[in-house]
Amino acid sequence: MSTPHAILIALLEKPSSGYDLARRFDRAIGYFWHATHQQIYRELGRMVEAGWVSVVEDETAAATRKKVYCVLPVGRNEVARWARETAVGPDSRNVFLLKLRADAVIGPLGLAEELVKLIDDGRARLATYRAIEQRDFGAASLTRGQQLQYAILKAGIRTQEMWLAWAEEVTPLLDEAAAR
Amino acid sequence: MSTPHAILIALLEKPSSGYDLARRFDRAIGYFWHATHQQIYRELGRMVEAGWVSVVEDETAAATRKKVYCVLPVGRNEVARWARETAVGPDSRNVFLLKLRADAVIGPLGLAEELVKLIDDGRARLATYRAIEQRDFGAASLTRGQQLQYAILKAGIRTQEMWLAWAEEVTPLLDEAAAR
DNA sequence: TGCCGCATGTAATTTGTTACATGATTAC
DNA sequence: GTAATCATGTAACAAATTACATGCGGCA
Repeated sequence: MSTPHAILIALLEKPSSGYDLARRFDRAIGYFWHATHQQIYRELGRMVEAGWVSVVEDETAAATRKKVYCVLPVGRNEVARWARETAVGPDSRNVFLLKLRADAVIGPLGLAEELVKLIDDGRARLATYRAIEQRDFGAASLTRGQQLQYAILKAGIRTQEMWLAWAEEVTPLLDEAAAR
Repeated sequence: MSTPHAILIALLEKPSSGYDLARRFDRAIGYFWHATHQQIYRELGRMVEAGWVSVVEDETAAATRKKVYCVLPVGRNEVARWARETAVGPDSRNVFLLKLRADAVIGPLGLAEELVKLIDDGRARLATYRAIEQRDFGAASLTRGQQLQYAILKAGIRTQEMWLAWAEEVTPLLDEAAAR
């Protein structure tokens, strides 16, 4: 659902061709957001249609068919609008990291509120996990199956703890007052 | 791509109706694997067709239309086969957690090798992140944008560190010798 | 000249999502 | 009786994945 915005943000960071975008999504960007070249070309077409980005056929390298895409003000506003709407769903954290990138290029976008919400959700989930831990895995000896189930739960607990610590560290960066 | 297997595993843990599965995926399971009731009913239909699961129309509660699904040996073998094939892609870790659940119900499935591979990948990625950290964020003072980009990188670093520590802790549980 | 990397796309299939639809039982 | 929950599905649409397809330029 956020793929077009991921592309817009990548273009804001650096205007590129579809091919270059695909490579960037294969490298650094791909570590936390994924997009194939087919998705990229499709979305670029749509976004040109929608007037979010402009195309410039590159002539410098003569006779190459290279097209460089650049975000127009309308697209930029769309990114800002999207960043302000609160994400829900399983990968809302990855979406939030994407928004942070947008904030880094065209910020500040007022993401503090969403982060607070994510922190609250994370705390609640951690509490749930801890309750399950006490209820199901308090016994002295566990079977192999139980140990594995406990390991899965621990992955969840550690993820929450790590993420909460990170989020609390990031909070001051997004504070309205500090963002001046 | 792993949704049908996620459903199979949930059914191995406890035979259920489509409705019950949907609820389980909304609760505990949903914390790390997501599926809607439409997906569930679609996949259940396909898996009955494929002979992976059987349906029993529940008669106890008389005149309810409740159908209880149960994994057949063929489906069980399919889970084992799938668990042994190595996952690639962005959410291969969530897939691995899913496989751990399978191992907990019908194990041991020999997942040690895949975990080793995931650990190697994780270490390599962490090294990449650390290199970027040194190259781009070593400076004494960073702009707001740079601080945000650094925060994104840190989220990646912490995730890898947390996950590697967890994975090394889980390794002995999957060790072939210990799995007897 | 034959292969690799650049650069762009289309087509077919499979998944996932959203909306719609129905009927039975239970609790108030 | 009426609202909520149980229980099942279908239909339409959007998105992602996989495979196919083309053509240029450089270099060995």
